[in-house]
Order: sequence, then structure tokens, then C-alpha cells
Amino acid sequence: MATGRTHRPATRSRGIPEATVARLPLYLRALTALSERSVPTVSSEELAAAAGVNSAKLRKDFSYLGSYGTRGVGYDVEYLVYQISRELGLTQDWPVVIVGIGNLGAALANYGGFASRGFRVAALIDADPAMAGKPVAGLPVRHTDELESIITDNGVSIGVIATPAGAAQQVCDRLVAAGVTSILNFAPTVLSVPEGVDVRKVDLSIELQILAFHEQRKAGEETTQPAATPSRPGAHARAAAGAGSRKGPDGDVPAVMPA
Amino acid sequence: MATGRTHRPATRSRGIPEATVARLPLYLRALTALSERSVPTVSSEELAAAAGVNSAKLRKDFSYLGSYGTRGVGYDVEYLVYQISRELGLTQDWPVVIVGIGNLGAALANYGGFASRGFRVAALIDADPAMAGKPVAGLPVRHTDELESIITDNGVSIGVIATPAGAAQQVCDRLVAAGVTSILNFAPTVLSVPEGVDVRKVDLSIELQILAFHEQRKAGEETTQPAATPSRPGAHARAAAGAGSRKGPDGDVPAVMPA
DNA sequence: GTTTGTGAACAGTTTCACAGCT
DNA sequence: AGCTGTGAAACTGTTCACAAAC
Repeated sequence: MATGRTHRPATRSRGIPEATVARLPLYLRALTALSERSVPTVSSEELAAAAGVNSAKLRKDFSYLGSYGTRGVGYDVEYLVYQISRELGLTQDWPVVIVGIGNLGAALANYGGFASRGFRVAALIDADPAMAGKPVAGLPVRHTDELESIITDNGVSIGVIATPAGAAQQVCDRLVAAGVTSILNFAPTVLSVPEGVDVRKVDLSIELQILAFHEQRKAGEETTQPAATPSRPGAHARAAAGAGSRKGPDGDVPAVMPA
Repeated sequence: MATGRTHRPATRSRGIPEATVARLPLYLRALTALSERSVPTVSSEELAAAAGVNSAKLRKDFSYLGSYGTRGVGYDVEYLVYQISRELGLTQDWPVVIVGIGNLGAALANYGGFASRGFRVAALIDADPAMAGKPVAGLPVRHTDELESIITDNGVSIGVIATPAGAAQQVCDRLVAAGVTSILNFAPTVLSVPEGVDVRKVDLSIELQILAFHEQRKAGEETTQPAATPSRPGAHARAAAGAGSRKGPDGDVPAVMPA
């Protein structure tokens, strides 16, 4: 998923489709790996396989960037790496702050892929005074009091929130007030931000729940639904309904997963 | 987002749209909060605001589950909590293993929201023998050798991979061979899995790159942007020449392949 | 009067299949 | 021959707007 509220009204007459943007990093990673193995060119078929998509989609995606391939040959790896990097804005350096240096914040700070491409951890910030000064991933943790000055002094426009849910909105507000316009939120909360600020969220429990949904489908084709449905407070059981009303709490029994 | 799911022709004639499934956990979280405040009913408008979506979408989403609201009134909170939980498969318990107990794995193990709803950490697994037996989040870390027996003994069908990228595919293969059919992958790699296995991935650096894309765009379109554009690493000389050969945003220049 | 549930219109995304370049 | 680039078709997802239910 993506941006919280406040997304441009898809006024994308001149832009790249959002779905394509979301795949460019994937292509870039695959291309970087090829580049490191000194592979000079790659076909849409090969690159698509490496990125885990199909080749028609990949070609369509690239067509939004320009005609960067050569018919009968494929794509030049180095050239594509550069073009995609530029398109994603990775030819410049993005200072990032991480707020909330608990288990997760520390993990993020230590994450190598962070610095590797365009991003630089400008500061680690935590509300706990006991954390202040302690080094994490080679950086001293700074106290929340310094948040605003850190942001302005470093020209930070991207913030990562790894605090408990209860603190997230407040931290978000302060980040935004200080000038941050893109936020990556790991806290399990819906953040509200003013127009013009992008929010992306990463949420473990949502991902697990989506997996559970599909898992249940796989298992439950014949194994029934457990338990009974508690009666509905305001309404009557509509379970009867021979026609029309296609829904109902009972099994949906779709023909899914053909072996 | 981003199921790396194996290509299924979406045989879902009678199922719930994927986009809807992905939002159900969001609704559930908002409803749970209302439930804890003993709010008895909620309108689509209110609930939508709490979940960060618009009300038409929410009503459409719920319509796939059934007619669970009351016109003129709204939705009964407790009843909806139950229905969504059941739909997501959270009325049963899902044992989960986490493989790779580094910074991130430990963070995940400690994540409270894990156990809170339907999920239970059955085991923490790491390849480092020095880790074996050490308690993390109250559980002793087990060695990778035990992976298969842990999976089968506990009937684990959901696995979380938090290993380095290099180990992820191998771990994935072992998980799948042992019976896991849903995987949440935190390693920055494309996993390949057999038909019938679901993969979802969470990738920090992809999220950041997407943010950078939009951030760059903000800086470009309107005026402003307080400098904050440090050095450029190894930008190619052609940078000034415009985007590419096609009808890009600006000048059209014949394709230039780098030597 | 209020609010749901939903067909219909619209928008975005993926896939197909092939023309056109190398 | 091989492979890209892209219109058109097919599909999925979102928004609109209003009749039906309370």
C-alpha cells in the first residue's frame, strides 16, 4: 500500500504510473546484481525473471521511462542502472532520520541497504534520556528535544518512525512541522498529515493477517468453518434467502486454488 | 503490498478482492480501538476516517463480506470485529516461526502486536550456534538444524524470514519443504516458491526509494526546496542532455548507449 | 432524516500480440 | 532471426450517486 491521505489526484498526464514506480527499485536491485557480475546487456525476459515479474510488464514499465533498449539485443545494464537511479532520485543523497531506537529502530539503523544507495542516516533520535549518547550502528543516539534542529541543520526531508504506536502521531507532527515531507511509518497507526506530505507504512501485523487470510482459504476448502456465529445485535438473521442475497456469514465456498 | 505470489490466474470468481483483503486488517484495528472504548456502533464515515480511507470504499469493501450494517444507524462494532476476524482467519491460532534472529528478527520477536491477534511465535531459529539456547523475547533460540522438526511438530504454516539476503532462498526452500505455505520475507531478495505458496515481502529500501521518487518530484515541480541538494556522486556526463530518446518530459535526443 | 448497499461510470493496471527495428 | 515498444483488450480497483431500509 502506500500513501496515507493526501495523494495527488492522479494527475499523471506526464508522470510514471504508481505501480511502475513501485517496481523500479526491484529492477534496480536486479540490475545492480548484474552490473556487479559485469554482465553488459540483458533481455527483458532475463531481467524480468530476476526481478520476479513478467517480461511484458517490465517492457511496459520501461517504456514510461523512455526507449532505453535495443531491439534484437536487450538493455544495456549500466545505462539502465543510471536511468532508473536518476528517475528515482537516487543520484542525490537523501539524509534520513530514524525516530524511536528500540529493537526495530536499531535494526533499521544497522540495515546495510540503507546507506548503500542514496540514503544516509543523518541521526537516530529517541525519547528516552537514558539512550542519549549511546552509540547505535556507530551513531550516537540523540534526544527528541533536538529533533527540530537536527532536521533543519541537515536538510532532512525523509523521516522514519519506529516508535510505539502511541507516540507516532506526535512524532509525525513534529517531523512535518520541522520540514519533513516524506515519512516511512513502522508504527501500527494511521498517521494524518497535511497535504503534500507522503506517508508509506510498513506493518508486520497487517502482512501476517493477509497471509492468514490466504492460508485459511488453502486449508478450509472442505474443513468447514469453526464455531458458531454470534447473533447480530441490531438485525435478524437473514440466513434464509434463497435468491439474490449472495452474501452471508456462512462459507463462501469459492472454487479457489485449483490444486 | 506485493505478494510475490506465484502466478495464479486469479481464479477468484466468488472471493474477496485482494485490495479489500489488504484493508480488512486496517478496519479491524480501528474497530478494536472502538471496542475498547465501548463504542457500540459506528457509521461508515466515522470508521473510514479512523482507518484512513474514504467511506465509499469502506462500504464497498464490507459489501463483499455481507450485509452487516443497519441503514440509518451504522455498523455494530462487536459484530463487525467478529466477522472480520473470522474472514481473516484470526479466530484460530497461527503458529509462526521466525528465522534469522539478528537485529530485525529480535525486533520482530519482541513485537507485541504479534501475539495479540491470532499469531503465536512457535520458535525463533538462527544459524549461528552461538545463539542457540539464548533467550530472546522469552524464547530460547533454536538452531537451524531443528527447523524441519519444529515446523512439523508445531504444525507451522507461516514462516517469517529475517535472515541476510544470501541465506533467504535456502531458508525459504527448507521452510517450504517442511510444510510452510505462507512466507513473510524481510530479506531484500526475490524468493521463488512453488505454486500454492504465498510470499509477501517487506522491504525497507524499496519503500525509501519510492519516497525518494516522490520527494524528488516535489522539489522539481514548484519553486522552493531549500537547497539541500548535496553532491552528486558519479553522475554521467549526459545528465544535462535530457531524459532520453522518447517523448520524455522534455527534449528528445537520440538514444545514447554508453560505451 | 440518516446511512447502508450497490449498479454504473470511471480510472488504473496487466496482459496480449504484433509491428517495427536491429 | 531476435527482441523491444506499444496500441488495444481484458481485468482490477475506485468513486459516484441514489434507491432502499431504518
